[in-house]
Amino acid sequence: MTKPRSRRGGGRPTIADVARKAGVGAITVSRALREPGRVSEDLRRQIQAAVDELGYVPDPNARALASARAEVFGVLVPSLTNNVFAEVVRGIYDSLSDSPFRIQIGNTHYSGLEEERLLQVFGSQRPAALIVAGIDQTPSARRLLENAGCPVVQVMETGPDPVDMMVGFSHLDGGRTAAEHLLQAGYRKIGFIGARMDPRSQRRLAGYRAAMDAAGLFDARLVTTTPVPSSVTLGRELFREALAKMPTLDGVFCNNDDIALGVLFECHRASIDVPKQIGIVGFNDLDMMQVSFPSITSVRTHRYEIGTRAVAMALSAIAGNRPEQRIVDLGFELMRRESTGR
Amino acid sequence: MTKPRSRRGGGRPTIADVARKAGVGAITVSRALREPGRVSEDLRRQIQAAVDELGYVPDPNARALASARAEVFGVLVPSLTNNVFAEVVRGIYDSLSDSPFRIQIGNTHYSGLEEERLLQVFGSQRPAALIVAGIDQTPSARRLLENAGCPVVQVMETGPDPVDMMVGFSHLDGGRTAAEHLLQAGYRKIGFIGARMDPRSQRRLAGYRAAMDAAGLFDARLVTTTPVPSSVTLGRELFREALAKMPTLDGVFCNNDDIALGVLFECHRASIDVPKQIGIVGFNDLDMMQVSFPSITSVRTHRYEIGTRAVAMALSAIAGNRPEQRIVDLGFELMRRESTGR
DNA sequence: GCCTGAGATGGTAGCGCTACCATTTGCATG
DNA sequence: CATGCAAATGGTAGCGCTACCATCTCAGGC
Repeated sequence: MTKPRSRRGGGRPTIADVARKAGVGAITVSRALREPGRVSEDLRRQIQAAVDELGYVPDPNARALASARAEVFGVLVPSLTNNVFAEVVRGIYDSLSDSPFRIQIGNTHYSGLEEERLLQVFGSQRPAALIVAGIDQTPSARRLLENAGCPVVQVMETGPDPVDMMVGFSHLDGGRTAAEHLLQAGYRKIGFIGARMDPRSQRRLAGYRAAMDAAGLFDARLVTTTPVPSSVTLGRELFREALAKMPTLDGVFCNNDDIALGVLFECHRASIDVPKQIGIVGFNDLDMMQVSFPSITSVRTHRYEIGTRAVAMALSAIAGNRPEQRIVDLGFELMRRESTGR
Repeated sequence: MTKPRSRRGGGRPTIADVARKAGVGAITVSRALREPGRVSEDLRRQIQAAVDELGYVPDPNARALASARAEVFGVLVPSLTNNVFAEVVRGIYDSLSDSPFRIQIGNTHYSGLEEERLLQVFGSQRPAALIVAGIDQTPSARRLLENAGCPVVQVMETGPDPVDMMVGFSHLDGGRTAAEHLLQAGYRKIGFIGARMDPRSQRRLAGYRAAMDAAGLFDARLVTTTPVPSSVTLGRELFREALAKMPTLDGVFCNNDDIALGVLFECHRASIDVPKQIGIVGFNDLDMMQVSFPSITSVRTHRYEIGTRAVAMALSAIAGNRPEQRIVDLGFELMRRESTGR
């Protein structure tokens, strides 16, 4: 009566059950599972047999409580449906699928406040690592990251002042490269069309502007943006708006590929010849860019690799290795296609 | 010396610190946080003040261990990048953002084995609820779901035999509706083009076949499928393959919208008139379908609502209410557009 | 004034695991 | 042959929280 056998636990086998069955101490079971090298092969086999027979699965909550460290990667992204972040997340998942680490994703909805709240929630679990999109955290979010007590990787962008580590590329350079390409292809009245306009889009715009300024061709009326979330439909609308403002437009650099596709469709509909009358450049290089008719020039970004690389860096830091590079620039690649082949 | 103050904890305030500061028992703090109604307003205020001052955040791991229940929703989807599942997941996130529940997503990669493994991992945490995509679990996965000891919602599809609850629609009816629409529009040599061909795609194919059989127009050479993951590029390739097999093809029902878009692009490229020479129907009705030129007829599915509804049902079950309906069919809607307007 | 019961609060005893510190053993060293 | 040391194993004491079961207070009924 003194031992009301598993009062709350629901009857699942515990480490003590395994230990009893294997005839060893509970600690040894724990060790056999976590650091097999430190347990003799004999016992290891015995313990494995007991684990298999009982169907024992360690309780991650108890483990986290006892070791003051959860085997969880916290991942913060601004959107779940944006293909760009989905690819990063996929890279993270694939890199972690054989590890004991679980993943917890937070959706910040592009909001600094929401990011702070999620960081608070994530932090309370003492995660093994944090991966966050972007480099423009609020001061308070930044403090939370600094005090998280675990490796932190900022992804998607590079910048001068990492919290801990960074993997990404320069959106400013990407934007400039896109605009310079249009310039070189002979376009002159080159517009910028952008939706959502998060900090990364802002920097692409800045890159576009730098190229246009250098060519002495910048005009504020060339820029058409909106904070509204991006979509193909919106691309079409923004393009019509841009054309209305500036009918002599002969090229557009789009914030992203959805917008670019919307522009292309509107050109079809309005019988505007691409690339003769209008040149189009997208950003990210989604699969469809190479198949569309005409195919669309785009700045290819390495989203999946950003995810895998971020995990590799975090894992290495968890293992106690200081990274050779704290800032990893994965770059981008301009994919020249029919849409700018004047 | 007997009490080495927070040896492992990392110095974060605990419930005991809050209790001390507020001059109450630890239990009362716990209650004030979880069931405010059961604590007098006076104490509640005092406790809140102590919580704020100390910056106390409850440890979810300790909570889960003590209560044998983690405030976690486990979500299992076959793909993270497929927009369809991303939308479902977004619905889940949005519905849960103001709740104490965290979300843990597992990516099964369309693999039953992987699904079993993840169910094992998720189950070990004693989640508050499980949401899984599809109804074709392996027997072993099904057993894990039945013994999970929490509400389970199968999403995306409806079927006769839920583990617990279901939210979705009939893919068979969706496929049949699409094919019947093409038939009614006057197309005769209607092909089916499908990538990935997961169980849901199989059922759409079955629906297509039922309609074609009923019209006496089915021919095995009309069907072109591949297990390869879907993409716009692949849509183009499969369409060329289909045309090569059956040059007199005058319509296609595509497995999904990416494939449909690939078909459309190839038609542009090969100067095949849509809808005159070829009618196209997609599935899911992504945003771009209504903007493309010509716009593409598609079967609209309510993905976001599937997510929100699944959460609502799970939450209600957690609260102890038996659901009125265990199986919720959210249906679909055929969006007639230019691509079938012969 | 006593009893009853509901509401508010607290103490104790774990939840299942691991950090920390023994203890034991075997074997090379002097 | 004592000594030292590493490798293997185990015991104890929590980790921070909540379930369970008191205890206490106070209103209302007799």
